[in-house]
Amino acid sequence: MDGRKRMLCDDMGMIKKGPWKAEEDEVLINHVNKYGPRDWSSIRSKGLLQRTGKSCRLRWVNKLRPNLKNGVKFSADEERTVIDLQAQFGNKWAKIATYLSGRTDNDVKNFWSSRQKRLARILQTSAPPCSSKSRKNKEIQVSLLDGVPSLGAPEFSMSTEEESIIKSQSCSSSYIDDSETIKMVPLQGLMYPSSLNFEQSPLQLEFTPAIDKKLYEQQLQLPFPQIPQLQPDYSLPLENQDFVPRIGDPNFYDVFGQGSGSELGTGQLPILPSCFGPDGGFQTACQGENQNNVTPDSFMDDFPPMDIFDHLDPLPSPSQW
DNA sequence: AAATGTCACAACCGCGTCGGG
DNA sequence: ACCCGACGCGGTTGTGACATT
Repeated sequence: MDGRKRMLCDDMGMIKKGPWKAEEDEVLINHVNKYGPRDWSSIRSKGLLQRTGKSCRLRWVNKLRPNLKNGVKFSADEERTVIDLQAQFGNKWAKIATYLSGRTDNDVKNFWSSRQKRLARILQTSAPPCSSKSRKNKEIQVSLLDGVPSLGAPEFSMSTEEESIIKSQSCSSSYIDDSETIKMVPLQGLMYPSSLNFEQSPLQLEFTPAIDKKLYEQQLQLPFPQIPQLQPDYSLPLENQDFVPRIGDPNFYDVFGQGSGSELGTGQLPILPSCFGPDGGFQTACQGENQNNVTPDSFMDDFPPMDIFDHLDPLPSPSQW
């Protein structure tokens, strides 16, 4: 459907839809100035606007309300907050928005969905065509991963058929074909860049704030099994912990190339590094069980439950601002 | 320069909740 | 207790701008 056609009035009901004009905004603002942000329906009943109360409310909340950060991109702090809170509350955008001054639920929602799409695309383009069912598999893999960062987000569900497809696939997360070298990102490495155990890595990778492209590609070539073997122990040798981007560090996302336009840029770390403590250090609670034989399946099984976020510092409530 | 892809944003829709009559 | 309108929320879609090929 052409959205722009919706801007025409609903002929019979004379309900106007579509983009707002400056005059309409003005009328709405005047109304709010007089009566406050309520009685949205009366705007139409009084004949002030041919918009539904719902539409008026939305316009006010999302665009006209004072102190909105319209047209301002999410800062790294805001991104981090959204990611933290999304993990905590799930898709409670209105709730999350209350923690971000000047942001609306719509803003947060849009930010998150863009981010999800971006991640999905990254993972999709890097997924291997393991079989003739590759397309379907890609979708499964993407949705599987989509479920990971969200945690509280829509539950991941898979048909038994899809499940069996995944299980029957013995694809490693990395493979090489004739034309392109890199096909799939080691999932742990992408989601938990810090979980790469550099000490044991055959490549002796250095983790530098601006990931060298070549180096990054080398990381991608690590066959999947290598990563799980290394990652269950989230602790790093002390000397390597310095490489760990800290969740509280303003440059946390910069580590992955924020602003560089790289695929791992702004806020694209797909998941809150759940083993970071409030101070950015690792939580030993994440260690222990399931240290062996991590497969893509068991990875999902092993994925920390929601309550792992309990250790997060309580964020200031809006009333504290 | 044109075609295509991606992103951010605005707006609508459907559904659930709440409160007043 | 029930109905109904108002409101709030989350999901979805469409569009324009910009980037890339």
